[in-house]
Amino acid sequence: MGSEMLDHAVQSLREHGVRMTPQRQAILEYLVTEHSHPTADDIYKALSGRFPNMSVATVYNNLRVFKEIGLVQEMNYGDASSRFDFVTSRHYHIICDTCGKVVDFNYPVLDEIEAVASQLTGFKVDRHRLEVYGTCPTCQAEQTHTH
Amino acid sequence: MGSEMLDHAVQSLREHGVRMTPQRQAILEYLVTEHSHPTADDIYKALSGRFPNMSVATVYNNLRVFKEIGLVQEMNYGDASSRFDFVTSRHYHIICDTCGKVVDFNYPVLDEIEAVASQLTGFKVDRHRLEVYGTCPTCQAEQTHTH
DNA sequence: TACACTATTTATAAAGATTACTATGTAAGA
DNA sequence: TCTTACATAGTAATCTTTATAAATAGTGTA
Repeated sequence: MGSEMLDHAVQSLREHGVRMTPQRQAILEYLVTEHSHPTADDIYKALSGRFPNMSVATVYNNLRVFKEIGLVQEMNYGDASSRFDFVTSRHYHIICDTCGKVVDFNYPVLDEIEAVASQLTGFKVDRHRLEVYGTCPTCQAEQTHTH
Repeated sequence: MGSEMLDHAVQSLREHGVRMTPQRQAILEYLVTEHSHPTADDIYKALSGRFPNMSVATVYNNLRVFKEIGLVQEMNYGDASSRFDFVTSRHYHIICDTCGKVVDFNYPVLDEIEAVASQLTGFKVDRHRLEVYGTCPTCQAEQTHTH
């Protein structure tokens, strides 16, 4: 369940000498609980009820810390602001061009392309990133209605 | 050669009712000629000699037009500003985490993953985007020297 | 528990990229 | 040439993200 991932994340943070604060805990919880690939502003707004005085900078600071430890992945889908995703298992994303919805889908990791890229370019490969773009079922339906 | 691609691009623009202006032509030429994945500012600076009065907005406007027609692809590699790539053949990019260099490499198009993603999510798939990250040969050498 | 040290938060300013807006200019067809 | 709609220049505004400094609060230790 979610709290297990959360505990593991907190432990990972402690091992890196990162202090636990209520704000940090809340941001982490939000990322683990929500699977909505939120922007920094999404998180800020979602937690502003519990932390009325929280600064946007705190959200960014923590997201950076999480990223450095590898708990969180930053993504940029061409729209203005970055989106952040709690790293669980290996999955890829498919993004709706019309409404911007992001959906996970599982697919065997593309190890081969990393090997090929390394051979062709001489790079030492660390990771890759793959995103698929299209139209989600909801937007397809709407486009059909209004033909 | 390059002028062939350029002609084709110009024709494609005309078919879409887009007028050819000297600035537009120059931006297009720059994108076709340079294979450096420039930012909007790169283009602006490169052309400021020929067009001392050109506005940054003109660069952005044209890049948007080119994108809408499908001549150009916008990419965001996590750093501040977007990079723009003239669409030629199917290739992918490998990016150096250390110096930010972008290198093309060819690889068979990943059609299968689009099909799988479509099946699993119900999306109508349009395209995908894949990037590999690592360390380029130059930066590897430097890291070895300073060990 | 109290203390000390330092990371963290807050608040705000600043930077940087991109977009919006309006008057002026210009491409392209009649 | 004339006309019209589109494009450009110039600038302001917006938006995201980072930097800064003072206040606050975790965490280990006595």
